[in-house]
This record gives sequence, C-alpha cells and structure tokens, in this order.
Amino acid sequence: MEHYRDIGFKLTPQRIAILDFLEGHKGHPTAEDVYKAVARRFPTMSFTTVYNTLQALKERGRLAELSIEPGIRRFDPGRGPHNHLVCTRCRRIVDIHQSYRLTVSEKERAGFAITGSHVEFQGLCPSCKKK
Amino acid sequence: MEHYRDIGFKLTPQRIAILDFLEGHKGHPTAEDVYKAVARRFPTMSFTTVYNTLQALKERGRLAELSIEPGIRRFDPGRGPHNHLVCTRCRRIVDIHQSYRLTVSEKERAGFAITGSHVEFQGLCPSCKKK
DNA sequence: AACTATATGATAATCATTACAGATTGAAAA
DNA sequence: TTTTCAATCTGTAATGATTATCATATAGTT
Repeated sequence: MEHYRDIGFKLTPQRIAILDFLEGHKGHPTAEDVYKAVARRFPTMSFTTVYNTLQALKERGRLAELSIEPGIRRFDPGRGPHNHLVCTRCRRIVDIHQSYRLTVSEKERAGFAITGSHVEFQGLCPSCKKK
Repeated sequence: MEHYRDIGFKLTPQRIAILDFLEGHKGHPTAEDVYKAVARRFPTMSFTTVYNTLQALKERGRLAELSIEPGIRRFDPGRGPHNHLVCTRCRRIVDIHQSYRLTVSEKERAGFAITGSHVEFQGLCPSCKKK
C-alpha cells in the first residue's frame, strides 16, 4: 500500500480500495465491475468516485483502457504492453504476453508518426470450441 | 443498386438509402453518422431502422464493427480485412491495407483456436504532429 | 491546528442503444 | 395482377452507462 505514494493525487480510502482491487485483478474489469467489488467493502462508494479515479489513473498512465468489445469500456490493470485474444463466442479475453515488431510502409502511413500498436486476436476458447 | 439483391433480406427504400450511404463512405461512421446522413434525404427515417439495418448487415457479414475508441461503436464499410491507424490526439482513423502474418505461441494461446486478428496502430497524424 | 485545493457522494442530466406495439409494405404465392 | 403474411417501419418509452452539478468532507500542506 505504501507504493501508491508517487501516483500524484490525493490518496483517499476510496482510492486505495480501488487501487487494491485493480492490483490483484488479472482480468479486464468494466467500471461496474470495479464499483461492485469495491462497494462490498465500502458501502458509501459512489459510481462517480469510481469513474473519477479510473480517469485519473488513466491520465497518469497507471491504467490502460481497452476497446475490444464494441461499445464496452474495459480497463486493464496489467502492467506493461501486451496484446489480447478474444473468444468471439463468449467474449472471454486473455492476455498475450508476446510482442510483435510491426511496421507500416511509408505509403500506408499517410504522414503519421507511429507510436505504438495493439493486436487483437479473435478465436474460439477451449470450452466454446466443443459446442 | 441492383447488386443489393443477394444480401438476403427485404430491400426497403430505407435500407437502400443506408446501403448507398455506406457504399460511398470511405470513413468509419457511427450509427448517428449514418442516421444523420440518411435522414437528410429520408425525413421519416427512424433511429431504430438504422440500428436494425446495421445489425442485420453485420449478421450477414456485409459490415464490420470497429472497437477502436473505448465506448464508441463505429462501422466499417470497407471491403476485405484491413488494419487501422488512429491519431491519439484527434482520433482520426485511417485504413492500413497491409496484412500481417501473426502467430501466437502454443503456450500463450491457452487452447484457443485462432481465427483472425486486427492491428490497431497508434500515432500522431500530420496536422496534430505540428502542435 | 488551521487552511485550501481536491475529492466525495447524492441527485439529476445526458447520451447511446434497445424494447415495444401498431401500422405499413416487400416479395412470394395464387 | 391480386392476395397474403412475415418482415420491416416508425414514434415513443424504457434502459443502461457515463457525465454534470454542487454542497459537504477531507488529505496533505503550512
């Protein structure tokens, strides 16, 4: 808990609860997932606080936001850059800790300065494959 | 217009208007973009019809849905598989008509059967670079 | 301990999407 | 061509997620 000191914002009990939840989380929670988990131990927690905190963490580069499912916002507490594999049937998401050296030809680049990339693989997860 | 015959659903004037709009569209419109464009020439058009039609096209594989901006649903009328490059500042999106042979190691794959992939490049577009 | 900018939380507002139900119509069949 | 009916259309209401507001509370500093 001490290692939250250098985030650069006020450390309230609500924020610590959210940080603790994210730190132990292996998945890709939505804002609602965060709220539900934290509200259990912190009944006065409001949705606004969750949104504010997630936004603040995002701005400080402490949290990534995913856009894997159309229209659904998920957060990714996982440290470091990584890619994702999504089951097209049940929407399960797993991290791919493998990186790719991808380049874009001068022509395709359209004058952009490329700063990063993210690969989303689609597939069928083991349990959906059976059906 | 005649080439809409084999889509496999009823061809109403509303749907033809939507199809015509999509066919001539080079970008990545939201449902609202489609509605606004089509409603100009078709004042009785309802939002429900737009959503229904986009959904029907998606189910028939005639239209791809993008999840590039968190929480925002965009549609991609572009034919064939392709990747995208997004400006992190102004959110402009351009198509990358370059394909990549990406593999995932057995271990990382977690038993999934991989069926496809999509790469999202981040960068700064020419006009945002200047600022 | 006092101060102040920041954060919280209850409520209301907004925005996108979906649900509903009655009226309409494309297209297949007669 | 006319008939027929399932599919579709539209206006409205409902839902769900996110953001705005603002009075109150508080973390971190002086």
